[in-house]
Amino acid sequence: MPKIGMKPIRREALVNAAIFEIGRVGTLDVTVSQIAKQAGVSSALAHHYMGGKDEIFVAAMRHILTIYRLEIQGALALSTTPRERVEAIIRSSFSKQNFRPDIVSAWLNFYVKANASAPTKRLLTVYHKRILSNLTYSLRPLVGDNAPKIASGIAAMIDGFYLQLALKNKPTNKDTLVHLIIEYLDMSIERNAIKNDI
Amino acid sequence: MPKIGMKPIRREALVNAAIFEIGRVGTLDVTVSQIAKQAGVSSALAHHYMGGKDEIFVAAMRHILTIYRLEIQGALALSTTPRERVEAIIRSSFSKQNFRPDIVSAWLNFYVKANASAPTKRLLTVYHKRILSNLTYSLRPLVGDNAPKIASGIAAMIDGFYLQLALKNKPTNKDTLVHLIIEYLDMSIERNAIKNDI
Amino acid sequence: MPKIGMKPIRREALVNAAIFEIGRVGTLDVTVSQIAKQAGVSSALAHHYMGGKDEIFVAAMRHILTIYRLEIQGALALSTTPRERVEAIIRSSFSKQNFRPDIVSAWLNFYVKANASAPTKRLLTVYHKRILSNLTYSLRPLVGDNAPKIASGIAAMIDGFYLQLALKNKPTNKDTLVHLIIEYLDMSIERNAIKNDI
Amino acid sequence: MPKIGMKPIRREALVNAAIFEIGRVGTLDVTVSQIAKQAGVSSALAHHYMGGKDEIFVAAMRHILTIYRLEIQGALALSTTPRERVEAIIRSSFSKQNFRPDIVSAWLNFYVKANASAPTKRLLTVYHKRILSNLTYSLRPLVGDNAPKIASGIAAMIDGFYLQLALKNKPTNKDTLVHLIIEYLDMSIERNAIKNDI
DNA sequence: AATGAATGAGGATTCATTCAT
DNA sequence: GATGAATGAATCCTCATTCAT
Repeated sequence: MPKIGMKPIRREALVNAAIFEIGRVGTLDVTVSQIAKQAGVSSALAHHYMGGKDEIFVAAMRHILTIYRLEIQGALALSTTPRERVEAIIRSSFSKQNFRPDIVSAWLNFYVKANASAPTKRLLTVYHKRILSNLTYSLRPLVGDNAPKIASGIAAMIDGFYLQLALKNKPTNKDTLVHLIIEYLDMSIERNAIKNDI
Repeated sequence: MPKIGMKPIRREALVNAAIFEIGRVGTLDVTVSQIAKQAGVSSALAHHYMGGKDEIFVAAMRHILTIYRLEIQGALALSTTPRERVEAIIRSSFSKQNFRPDIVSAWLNFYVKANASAPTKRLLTVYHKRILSNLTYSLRPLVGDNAPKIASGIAAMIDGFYLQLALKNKPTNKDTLVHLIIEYLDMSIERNAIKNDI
Repeated sequence: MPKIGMKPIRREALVNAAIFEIGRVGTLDVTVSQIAKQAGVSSALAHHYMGGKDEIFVAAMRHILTIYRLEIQGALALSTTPRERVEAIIRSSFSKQNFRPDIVSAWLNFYVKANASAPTKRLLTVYHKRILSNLTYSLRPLVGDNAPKIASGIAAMIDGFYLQLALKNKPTNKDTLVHLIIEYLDMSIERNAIKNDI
Repeated sequence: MPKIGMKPIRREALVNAAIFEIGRVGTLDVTVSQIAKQAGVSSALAHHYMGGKDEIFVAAMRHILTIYRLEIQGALALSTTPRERVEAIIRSSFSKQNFRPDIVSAWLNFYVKANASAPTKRLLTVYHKRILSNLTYSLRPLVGDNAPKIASGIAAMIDGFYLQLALKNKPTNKDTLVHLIIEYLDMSIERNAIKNDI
């Protein structure tokens, strides 16, 4: 049984602390010291284990995306029909885990910052393509060749609601948002079905 | 001939420079010196006319919102039917002016930063409410009591596409996006119309 | 009748403004702009007429000393006996004019700053020597060879009270201070007279 | 052996450096960098340990006052009669420690600056009251109800001599000054004693 | 494994001063 | 005679990062 080093422990603590602090401040204007303190370690240690501020951010982004991915995968595993799969992706985006204010805040900050950070950009691009691909794949049996378009529309709605949430203080009802998107999905299926019939 | 004051000239130049620089860097991590240099003045002058970095940002945000508002107002003035009005708002959001990469980038950055800046938040909240109110008002004759919901969906799609655009380098075809949103609009009207019929 | 230029008018206004502002702030940390605004002119004009910030300060110091000197001269002119002359100097130091809070504040600031400003130092040294010389000259008939010592003591008391005044907010009763110094004078004369008798 | 913290060491060095630099320049127009360099550290470290420029100044003032207080306390401990106590206070004010040119310079600068700095003002007010209280208490057995007045006169003389010293380059003979003040004390006692006799 | 100590680099801001009009 | 316009030079302060222990 190999003795487990402190590295993974510290890294996890620091990543969580980073997300927490970004959520608290609402911005990426967070100092390494703040993050380290929140993680209960010295800033020197943060550098030691994470390499630097940018790496902390990338790790945090990666962490958020991983959570997201796992949650979607789990939901997909329980889905059988294409319709269920699409709904699973939508619902996962507003799951308890992904919907935490600090997660949303960090997410958006990284999203925007991606413009100026190559690694973050890569990460997000990969994630975005995967989501779109997942959506498109599941949508194709339902809407045929319109799948890419509608997948893009659903993704936009999800992102858009995230963005709006960052602006509001009052906790929004997730169900309302989910229903709205699913309505869009239903209408798209319906319209397409009709067209296909003809 | 009264000697014209430089203040408005400089302020405009600085605001434009700020937007340009934010777009160039992709982040609000822009120094006053960079903005000033881009505007062709010293950083001291930037402070003199703008008051400080935060004020520059707020002025830039205000500027963007004003452009937006004027463009929507202009488009609304040319619209007669409710349907046209809704479309006008959607199209305005992707007009040449509002769609400039640097504008979109600055916009998103401010959007996210609003979390940590009271004045920016106020500004955005006002703007957001106005758009929603406009949309809802025009939608009501078309979809009845579902107007708020659908307005919210349209707004989310607009914001979501903006967000996605920040991530892509390749120029996106605006028409595709506009069509997608209008399709959502059409489907919503259609479905609602059916319900009303019954 | 030569047309009088603006120079003396502006200079006087600026010097008064400088004293006022120093008194208001309590420190020499006053900007040229503040002084200029208080004088009702632009800061550029202040430089034009005064030459620079240091020159403004020197002129202000000179102004204060001139007021002081004139007041003492006037009081001395009305005095006939040595005793009266000494009292005149003491009283003049606490006259309405010299005792204005802003004057005292400016005075002390310059006094301390003299350490770092050659012109101010010269000015103060000259003034100080003159006061001491005046005091000593008038004291000699009263206390003989102890005149320099006692002159120095009286001067110290005057300066010391000024210093203390800068620290207090509540307006101090000048008479109390004057009496205290005159008491010192009286005792010195008395003691010396006795000694001389023997 | 616990690793000793650098904080107290650095703070002391910085406070001493501040006093030194103020004395050298003759003004509070000293940059943090100058002080830091004189202390042998970076300006960043100065901020780290002291908090900021104002805190440096307050700490320096506090340091000077502490030296002063301790010296007076020590001298008072060796005194038995009221007369000795008063003399002890006077002599302490001109002790080798308190009489260093840079100390005097810093002292005066703070004294004047107190007008514009609440913490400094508090500090000085407390100190001033203590000195006066000490003097008054010891004087009462000697001069009765005139104690407050005479205490105030002695304090003024001390402060006044300090002020004058800031203006002179040549080292002044402390003994002369001390004698002068003590003479004032003696005369006051004598006169009062006579009055009491009657 | 962990941290206190330390700093270089950089950024916002202020201000005396100059100049063209 | 007067000023708005403009800036270079400082200065305070912060922070990511390094290093010795």
